[in-house]
Amino acid sequence: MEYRVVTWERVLNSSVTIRLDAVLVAVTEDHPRVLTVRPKQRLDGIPSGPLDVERDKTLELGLRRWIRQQAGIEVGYIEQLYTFGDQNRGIERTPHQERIVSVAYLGLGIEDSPSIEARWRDIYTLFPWEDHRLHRPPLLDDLLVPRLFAHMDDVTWTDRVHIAFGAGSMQWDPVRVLDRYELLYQAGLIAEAFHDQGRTPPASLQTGPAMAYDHRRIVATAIGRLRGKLTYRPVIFELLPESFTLLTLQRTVEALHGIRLHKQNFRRVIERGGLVEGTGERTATGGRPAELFRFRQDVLRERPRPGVVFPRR
Amino acid sequence: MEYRVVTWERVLNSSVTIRLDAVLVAVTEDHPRVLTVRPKQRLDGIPSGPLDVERDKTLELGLRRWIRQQAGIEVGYIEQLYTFGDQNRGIERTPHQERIVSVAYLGLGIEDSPSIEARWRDIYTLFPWEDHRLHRPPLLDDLLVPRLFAHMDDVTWTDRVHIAFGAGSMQWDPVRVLDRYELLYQAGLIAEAFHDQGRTPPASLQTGPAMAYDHRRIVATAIGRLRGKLTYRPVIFELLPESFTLLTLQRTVEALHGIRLHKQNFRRVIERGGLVEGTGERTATGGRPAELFRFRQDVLRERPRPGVVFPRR
DNA sequence: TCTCCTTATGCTCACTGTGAGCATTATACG
DNA sequence: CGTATAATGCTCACAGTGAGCATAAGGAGA
Repeated sequence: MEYRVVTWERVLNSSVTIRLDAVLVAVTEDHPRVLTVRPKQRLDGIPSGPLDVERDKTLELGLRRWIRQQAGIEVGYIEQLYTFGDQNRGIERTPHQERIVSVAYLGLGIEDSPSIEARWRDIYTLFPWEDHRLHRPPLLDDLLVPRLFAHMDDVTWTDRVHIAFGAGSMQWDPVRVLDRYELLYQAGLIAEAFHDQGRTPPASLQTGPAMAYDHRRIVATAIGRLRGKLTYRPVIFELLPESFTLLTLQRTVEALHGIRLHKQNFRRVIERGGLVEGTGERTATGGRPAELFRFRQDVLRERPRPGVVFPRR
Repeated sequence: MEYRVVTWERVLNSSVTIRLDAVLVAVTEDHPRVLTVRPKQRLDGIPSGPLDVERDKTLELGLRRWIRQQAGIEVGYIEQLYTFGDQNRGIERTPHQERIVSVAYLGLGIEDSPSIEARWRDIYTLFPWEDHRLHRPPLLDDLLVPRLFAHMDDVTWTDRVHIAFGAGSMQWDPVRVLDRYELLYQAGLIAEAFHDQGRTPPASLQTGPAMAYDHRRIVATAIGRLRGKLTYRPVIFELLPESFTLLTLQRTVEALHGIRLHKQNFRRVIERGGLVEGTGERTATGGRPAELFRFRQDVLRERPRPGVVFPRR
């Protein structure tokens, strides 16, 4: 840390501290995971640290530095997610501290053993209402949706709940992760909503453990963005090894979207879409051996928006 | 401006100045426009100013404040676009000035007479290679693409040019506005590329006038984002009056995408998609009177991603 | 009033993509 | 040699889409 002698310092009131936050996602054995760190006995958070104005030439380089320092891993794919700059974001500041603006990034990779302070956490532990692979979580209609409706009787609110949670005639839309988190937060059904008011959340909440600051909101933003992006960019392959079976590919997509897909149709779309090419090799597991595939780079030269399926229902 | 007495100031080297940039888009008589301001005799830029840490509760409110101050208008729809934080962004700073991080936003509205310092500029004057409504601009294949190829003979580079500019077997993809701008910039075909090196751009460049700083890059980002978003969110209606004919709607979409659409099919998609509802009224212009339509809010409750068409070719 | 011009609207047809299933084929394991 | 477990092939119905042809309804002028 650097100190400097100043006598009259002109205090620009546009001066803030930039923080860089990283939502790192991996999928291991059908479990989507996010990397968390726990500095100083606090709640789990995502890797995060201030921009080093002198050394970090770009925000992304600064972010990679923090990820290296806090989790001891290197990430390949990184994209900018969103910049959070609201004054009130559940970040307690001492009076003379600068205002904080956080630039959040989404990173994708294969799970790697991180340093001791970091760990991979299951995304659906943090968002139990998001996993619809087996079935729509009973939690939703038994507890959350009724409580959401009870929270407010306004038409706009009711509409928003319907749309976000696929209630009534609306379909469940995997992409609306942030909408759902926000509504639950506003209805006081998320632990952070209590923390932010200095209160203790009741044990009856079944909406997953709190994360530090607004990190769970940032993760929600990331998951929503990722689910959307899968449909028009071949980012899924950032989460897979060099070669993989089509079932592995499918399970990875399903894990992220939180829904099940029709196997044969999935294969058809992937193969006919030219997203993959066979390696000739095949696996020897469970039943009939499966062919191993690899991502086909050429697809980028053929189709404008290559991605994996997004079923309507 | 505020001054404060300090003796030993701990200089956090994560302290930056946040700037808020606004790309405001409107479509008037089939011309997509962006609002520019020209402070202090410099080049045209977009509305922009520092975050007021004390007063601006959120970044968006700060942005609206600057738009009001610099252009004298109020904007309805605003969404965050991207945060630009690279150290080298063509923003000259005096040695003791803080590093600048710009959070850019995209705003949509109907053209309104702005204050005297501001004016609406045609987007295709700034990006002459982007308007394919009449035909693919000859500029592209006569001048730009050959020069791009001449600039570097690397496979990766050639591929990028093909993909971005729809050369060879690739289709023109309206969304890749930023890719194209970046490639042209890197190949030294954009006036800003010269300015950033302290040189004067040759008059032979036909790639539109320079804007201040990296504002043209930010506008490019905005146009690309907007073109993409049109396909899955009904944002087009932010650019239209309460009621409109289907042809006006189509022309507005075409103006933004920079391509022509098949009229009957466009109508079919819009109407059958439930995006609009007739008002019963009809216009009396040119030929047969057209029915006036309005945006149908209910579509949000019916379809997960309602947007206007995006033709493959 | 009739004709031409212009834009709105209707409708058809071929083809592609997608949702759902049924059927068949390889291997591993008892 | 069965049986369980996956992988693969294939079909069918139907919804969307790209392209056009055809018709309708006003205004402007001859």
